Amino acid sequence: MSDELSLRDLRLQKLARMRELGFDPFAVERFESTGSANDLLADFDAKQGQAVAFAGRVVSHRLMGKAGFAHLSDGDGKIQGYFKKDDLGEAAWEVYQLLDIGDHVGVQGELFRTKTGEPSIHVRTLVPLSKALHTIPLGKEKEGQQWYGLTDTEQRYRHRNLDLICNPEAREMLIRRAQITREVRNYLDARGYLEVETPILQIVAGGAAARPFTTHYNAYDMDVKLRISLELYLKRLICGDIPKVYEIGRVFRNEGVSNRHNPEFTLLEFYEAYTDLEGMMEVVEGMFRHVAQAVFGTTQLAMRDGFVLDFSSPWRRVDLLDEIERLAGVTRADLATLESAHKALGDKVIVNTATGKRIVPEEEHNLGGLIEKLLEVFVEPTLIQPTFVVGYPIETSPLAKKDPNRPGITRRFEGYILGKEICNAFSEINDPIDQRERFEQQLGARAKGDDEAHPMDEEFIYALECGMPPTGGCGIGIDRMAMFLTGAEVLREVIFFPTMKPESREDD
RNA sequence: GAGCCGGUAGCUCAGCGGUAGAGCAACGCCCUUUUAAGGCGUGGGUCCUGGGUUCGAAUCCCAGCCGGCUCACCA
Repeated sequence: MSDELSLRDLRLQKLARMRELGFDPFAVERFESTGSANDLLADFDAKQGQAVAFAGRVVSHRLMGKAGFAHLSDGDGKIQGYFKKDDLGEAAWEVYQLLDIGDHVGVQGELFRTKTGEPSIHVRTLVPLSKALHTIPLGKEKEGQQWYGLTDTEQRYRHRNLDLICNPEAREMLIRRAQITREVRNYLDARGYLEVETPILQIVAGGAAARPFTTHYNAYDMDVKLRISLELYLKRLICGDIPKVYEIGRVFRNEGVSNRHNPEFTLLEFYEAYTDLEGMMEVVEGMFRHVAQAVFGTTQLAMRDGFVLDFSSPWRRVDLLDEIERLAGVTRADLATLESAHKALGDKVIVNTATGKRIVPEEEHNLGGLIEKLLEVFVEPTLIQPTFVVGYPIETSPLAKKDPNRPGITRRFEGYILGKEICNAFSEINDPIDQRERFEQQLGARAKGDDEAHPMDEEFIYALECGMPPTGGCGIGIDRMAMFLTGAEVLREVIFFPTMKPESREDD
């Protein structure tokens, strides 16, 4: 028998004793507080003597003979209760003694200050509202400094409820993320975009270069895929003359996890008819400015080490091939064809000495991929303040309009913050003939073994053939957006339940 | 997928060849305004799993599982 089991048994015994005393925590359905802990504490001296009710979780418990204290937390704030045997009566006093850190209770009493001046509730009535059967690893704290607590990253992610109870930063992150998505919606709604929902189960999972998850639909006895993007269905709505649409939804990519990747993540995509990639840039700039201002009260966000992430002005705009020439020394002429590029780069591994990132030119078998690799290794690390990189190669952009003035280049940009991609946008292809050719090129790549190449989607082509206006579209990873704006170091801090392998449990 | 680091009490950690420790939490007693409450006492561990080396393994070796970091791939 493990120790945890005996601690749990002990708490079950306390629960049973509470029930014997006529206080069944789990029988209570409702308890109304006069206000939040912070409400009660505000302008406290004016309210001394006032009768109040308050419910919260027990986060400290100090028994001293025939009286005692406990701090009750509502998550946002906490207030101390003073419990005295004479005031509570025998049964409720025993209930107080049976309380553990982690239990929920409701109290009624008057506001007063203790001898040491702490605003407290002089409790007359105690109502247990839940019993915690496990130890809550809440550290003790003094003057804002915390001792112990839950710090093991694995446990924090596996038991996020404990993380939220024990670590105020985790709670802060959750709230900030919610505020960020709310303000994204507010911004787009105010601009006349319609929020929609499109299928997650799809026959053809397209709109991005990624491997999908596959599952089985019993009723039709067919395999279906989980979506990897929102793009194609949203554009079918544009084809239905819904001129401004967006969706914030979960997409799934069958790939590894890292500091900046999770196999399921939240994607925002928005599409607007009769505009182009420049129009999308303005929307993106405005969105970040609005969200930063609304959530953080400033468009100049202080990051660690005194760095300020600045959304107050238009984002820097650079051309992809210009930047590669400037930072990697590879010219546009070099990048005219795959052969000329290989000739220019040679067969040696090229290392960016500043970052340690490297390219193996001979491993890149198409020009677009090679160009994007050069971007990643030499350009990305320089894109710290918000920057739009314009002009992506056609091979890796099967849904973006061709640039009429630049063969091989599309009307596409990506936005970067802190050296990482944050959005991807373009003037959408609305020529069904062009779109079919692009898909066919992708099928060619797929035949050569590229299992992330885009599949053919006849339904989508059919919608284009019925007519789609010129359209600008953009995708933004909401998790990354939350990460950048909050200054979180890893994506899993803003994904509350990151994908993890199961932990084998012996006590099942 | 590769490399490096880690997994010891409920939590945070120490121990790194001689048979398991601390603080907090827990349990008992004392204490009717404390606040990292205090005092006295007590219990609690397949040292991630499975092999191996050794008289002896938490400790050394091998394999595996889970996690973290870096890299690869992608948003």
